[in-house]
Amino acid sequence: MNASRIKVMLVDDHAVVREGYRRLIEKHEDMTVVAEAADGDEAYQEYKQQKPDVVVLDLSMPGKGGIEVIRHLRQWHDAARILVFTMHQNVAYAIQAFQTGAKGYITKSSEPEALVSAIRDVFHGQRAISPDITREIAMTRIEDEGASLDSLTAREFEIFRMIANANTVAEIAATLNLSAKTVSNYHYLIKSKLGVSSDIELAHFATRMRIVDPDKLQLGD
Amino acid sequence: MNASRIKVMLVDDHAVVREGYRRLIEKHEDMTVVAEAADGDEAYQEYKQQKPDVVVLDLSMPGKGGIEVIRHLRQWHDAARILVFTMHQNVAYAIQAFQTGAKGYITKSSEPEALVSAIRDVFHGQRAISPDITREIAMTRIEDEGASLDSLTAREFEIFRMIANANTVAEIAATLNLSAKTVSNYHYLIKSKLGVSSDIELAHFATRMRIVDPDKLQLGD
DNA sequence: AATATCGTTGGGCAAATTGCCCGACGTACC
DNA sequence: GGTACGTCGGGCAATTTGCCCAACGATATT
Repeated sequence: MNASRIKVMLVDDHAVVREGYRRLIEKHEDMTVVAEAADGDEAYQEYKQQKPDVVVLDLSMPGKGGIEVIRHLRQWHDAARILVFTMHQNVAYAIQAFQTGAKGYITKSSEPEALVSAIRDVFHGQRAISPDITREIAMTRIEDEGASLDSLTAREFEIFRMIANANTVAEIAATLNLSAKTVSNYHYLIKSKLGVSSDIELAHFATRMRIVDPDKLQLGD
Repeated sequence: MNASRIKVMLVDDHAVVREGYRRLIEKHEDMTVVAEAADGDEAYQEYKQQKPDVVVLDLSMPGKGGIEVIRHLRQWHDAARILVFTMHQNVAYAIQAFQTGAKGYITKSSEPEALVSAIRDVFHGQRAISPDITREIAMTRIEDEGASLDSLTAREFEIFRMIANANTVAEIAATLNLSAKTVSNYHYLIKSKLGVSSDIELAHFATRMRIVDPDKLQLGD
């Protein structure tokens, strides 16, 4: 059964920390650490050589950095399974990470075993999210912005999605068998309901709500 | 050897920040700060008087953008060596900056010493680029969507950025002291140049190029 | 020095879209 | 049977868009 161990790569800028994770992971016989990297470039190199099954990545620097690593890795191999393991309990980071293509997001304040099972989950193609993050996401969704999204009816939402994906009024009218005027009226109605005053804002909102096709928002894939 | 110290001018709208850089720079005996400026006009005045060897310029400034400042300075003295030092880890800004005539582009997340050696590089006529964006530049360049971004002039880019961040035509006209009609014409021109036909597509494009303020795209804080 | 090119700025004007009003129809709920 | 709500679209003024042109200055070319 050693032949099918999950191959893990660790990316963290502190060698000591990596050593700790390595210990933890290697205590489990269904996984093994095949590579380590201290930064994005190194991670990239190692990834190409070792082709790990799961990448455990620290988002050490505030702002960008870790996110770029995700993008970079997935650019080279878009099926890369990346598990973010970070101290940031910030929803925004989590959302960013997922949007960029991470498959999991676990905070360092979780139990050590949470990392282990998240690695298994991600390896099996499932998403893994820390409970503290899911709760936050749900909260943010329910209050404020998500609420205005819920105020859209099905029809409105449908049209909203098409508009947000850059379909023209004529196209929408054609596919939905509606008059252009109706679509136009919906367009206006949707903007009012969502509290935006321009198409640009509409697009930003849709991006936040992840209603826009991912391929419209990413360079590679 | 003091006679041949590199004369540096700092342009940043935050006095505290300038003070920090000044300290850093003056710790090195081969360089000295001979002038400071808080905005474009001031920078222009000071430059004429002090003729610094290297201008360290922050891109994000109130009113006119840093790009305009680069253009303005180089218009007066085209050998001006300008080093952009900014928090934007953004390819588009970098490309624009270089196109407009900057000699270096360093992000603020770099090591402090990176600024110092970039100043030396630029002084010696070499280019200086933060490693965190060289990779992205190469990518976006080759991805050749960036190419259409290159086709925008400084002014166009500036207006593009404002439009993409949901500023209204009236707001833009006001901040840039232009007629609404001019901004409107730019809006149209930009869309043609970028090959998009609606504001929604424009917003998506801007999002891809990471020209949109991150806070417009994230849920949490 | 004369000339061509390019970027910036804006006017003009027809065509399209928006903002906001309204009415009609169907369904569902009470 | 009444009220509410979602769907569908007309009307119309006000605004914006699409695309044209013109002037001016700075750059590049010859």
